Amino acid sequence: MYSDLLANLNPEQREAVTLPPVNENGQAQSALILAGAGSGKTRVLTTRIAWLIQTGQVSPIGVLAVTFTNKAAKEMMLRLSAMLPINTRGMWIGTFHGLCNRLLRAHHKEAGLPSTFQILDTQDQLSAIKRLLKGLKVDDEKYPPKQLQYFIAHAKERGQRAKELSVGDDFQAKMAQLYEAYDEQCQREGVVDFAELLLRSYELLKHNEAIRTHYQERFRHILIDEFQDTNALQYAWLKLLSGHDASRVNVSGMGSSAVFAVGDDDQSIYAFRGADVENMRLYEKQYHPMMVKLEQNYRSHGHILDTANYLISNNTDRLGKNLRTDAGHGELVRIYDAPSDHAEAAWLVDEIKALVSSGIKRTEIALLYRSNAQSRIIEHALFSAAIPYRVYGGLRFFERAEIKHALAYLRLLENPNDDTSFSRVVNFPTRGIGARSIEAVQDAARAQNSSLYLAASTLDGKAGASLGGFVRLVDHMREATRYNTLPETVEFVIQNSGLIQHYLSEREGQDRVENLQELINAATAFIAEEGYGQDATAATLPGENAPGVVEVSPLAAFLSHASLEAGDNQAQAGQDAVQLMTVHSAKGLEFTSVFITGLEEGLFPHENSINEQHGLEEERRLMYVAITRAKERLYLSHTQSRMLHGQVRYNMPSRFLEELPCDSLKWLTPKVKDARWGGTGNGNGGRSGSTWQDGYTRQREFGSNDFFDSGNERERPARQIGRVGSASTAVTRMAAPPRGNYPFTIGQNVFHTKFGEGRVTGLEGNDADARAQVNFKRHGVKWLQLSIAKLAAID
DNA sequence: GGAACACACGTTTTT
DNA sequence: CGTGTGTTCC
Repeated sequence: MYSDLLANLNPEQREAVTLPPVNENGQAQSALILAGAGSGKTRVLTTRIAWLIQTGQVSPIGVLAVTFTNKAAKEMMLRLSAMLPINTRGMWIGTFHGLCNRLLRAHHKEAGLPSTFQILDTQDQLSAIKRLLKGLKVDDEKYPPKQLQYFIAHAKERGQRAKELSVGDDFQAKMAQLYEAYDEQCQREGVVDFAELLLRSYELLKHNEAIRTHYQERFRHILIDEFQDTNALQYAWLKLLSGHDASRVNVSGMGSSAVFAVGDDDQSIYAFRGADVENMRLYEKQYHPMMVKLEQNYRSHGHILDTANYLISNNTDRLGKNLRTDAGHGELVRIYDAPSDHAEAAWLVDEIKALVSSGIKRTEIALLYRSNAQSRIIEHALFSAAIPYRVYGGLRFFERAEIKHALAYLRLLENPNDDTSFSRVVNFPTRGIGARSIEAVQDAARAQNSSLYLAASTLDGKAGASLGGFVRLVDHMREATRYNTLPETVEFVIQNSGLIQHYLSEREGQDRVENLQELINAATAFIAEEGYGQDATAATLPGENAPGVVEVSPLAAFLSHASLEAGDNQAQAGQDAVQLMTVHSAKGLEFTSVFITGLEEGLFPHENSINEQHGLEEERRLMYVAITRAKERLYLSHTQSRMLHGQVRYNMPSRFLEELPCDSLKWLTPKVKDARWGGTGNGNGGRSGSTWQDGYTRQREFGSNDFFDSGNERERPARQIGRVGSASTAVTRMAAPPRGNYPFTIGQNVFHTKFGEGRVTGLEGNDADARAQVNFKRHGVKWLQLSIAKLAAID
């Protein structure tokens, strides 16, 4: 019986899993599960599928489950096959892009694509755009490729083709025109970008009734993870497929499908890439789902959870949810105030050493930051202290240049019209095909409206000879590998293209050679995992039983795989290393100990988000995500000065620190140094001090150094004050009381070129480290390094 | 064809 | 300040 499936669920999880998918009128009943951080969301989603299948309400082929990452999809399949004796490989569980790819492969003709269509990743798309602009002789200063890329992606994510755009001005009109030209170029070359995968399959379903009806009637249950991260196109896609769209023709009278959406509006942190939380409200309105809230948290101890709840309650416009735990209060959340970014890093090192010697595994320690630029200084400190660390978010395996080169050759075997791939490797390794030849072939291709590959064989003269050689090389490789297995093909291509040889002769090429060899292994692993037989000539997409048999060669499948799943984005897995990552990439992860660093105004919340409500609330959700990563111990740190863009900046502590419950906090340093609370109260936007309720002195007596002997529980470490403007010459010294040798006095009115008028409220340090605290009329309280700041006395 | 130089740019990221 | 990209020069 299925009861054992439900045995380990709490009541709210069980309720969610067993929500009736059909209402009293026999119609499909959708559901919305508001799943807080660490509430067992994946478990509920997976168990729901298992429950539906085990109770005979649907067969595995009638389920469609959508996730945002391959990792989540794999996890789901893994757990599902542990619950039920079924082959999950055949099920439609995957990412939006993966599933759309599957759909388009199965119906490429109806979708207007060649069977060999290739997928452009972000890099490929950008180079395709650059090539387009060059071909059209468009000024890329006026129409920056990056901006056009963004323009196209966002239009597609809203479901709009170039022709449907309403253009306000000449610039937009030109952008729309370039968008159209880009789509034509892609069509000619037989390539699709990421957004195109979705838009094209949406249009396929919308315009092809037979296919639409087939899938609508097949997928009686549609489950979606991370619903708060869906964009407009994904929502429309879902609506169409679930039959909640006006275009549905209800042939068999089955009605619409039951949608089971799981999400957390408080963890919506991807608005910048088109995600729209409004979809949750829209869904509520249009699907009338039954709602279940998962508020029992299994991850964090009480103080950490209280901190998260308290913070997020500052957001307006939430669907409303409060996490609770049975784990007890646990430890207080620690806050550290560092004088500089160097000092912050030094403190991190000390604290990590202490944690490790207390028995915590390094992999259980996460160092989070708002932006990648912050990692360097931390890395430097960790490196110097010989603490192993791992940074998330670098180049992934399939994104490496040498791998992209090898894949470009492989793609040309499949689809010679792929001009992006052609351009990438036509002269790599160099084979004497210079700019002149490339221009000639581009002109010829334009004249004939053909691909570069086809145009190359029509050229004569010097360009014709060299390009002909390249075409023959590719043709030869295609011919020679016709009956090879995929790994054999990969090996043949990296050898015969000259890639291996090229990198072998390069001084720094050894890693690249190893990566190329790893690509052979990846191909071998792919064949094994995807269940292809030894016959490499053709294979059926596993589990496919859509109308028409899908024949996809292992090579084509491998190339799709390489585009859709760029590989691990974490280096050297397995080693016991401290984990460094942005808050964004920490989403979905958990650690025993978490450090959230750089909690300063302008950094976190980021200055670009500070001025509008939406931006600020998203930053707050980001902070919420960061806090809820911690299981047992959470540290929050901020610094008074930080090197950013080659300039030292003095930021106020993050406003988020003020939005935390004091009863759950513990300061490792006295807060009197905090400019935010040290000021006279104006310039703080009325946010000063009032929320604190603990025993610490909030108001600082300016100019005094009472904090050096105040009763903090931990000895203040030697302060490391980076000499402004040259981080490498940072000197460590004990902070000394001011000697009184300052160009300004407390109470004096001063003028700063950037911050305007203000009054000196504090002075400290000596000589090069002399600093003044100034309360600016318009910018609040700041500490300024006197050797740097352009500060003038006004009388 | 590759190194040296100049210059621009600087939130977050998955597919 | 540091990186990545594009250009120029040998």
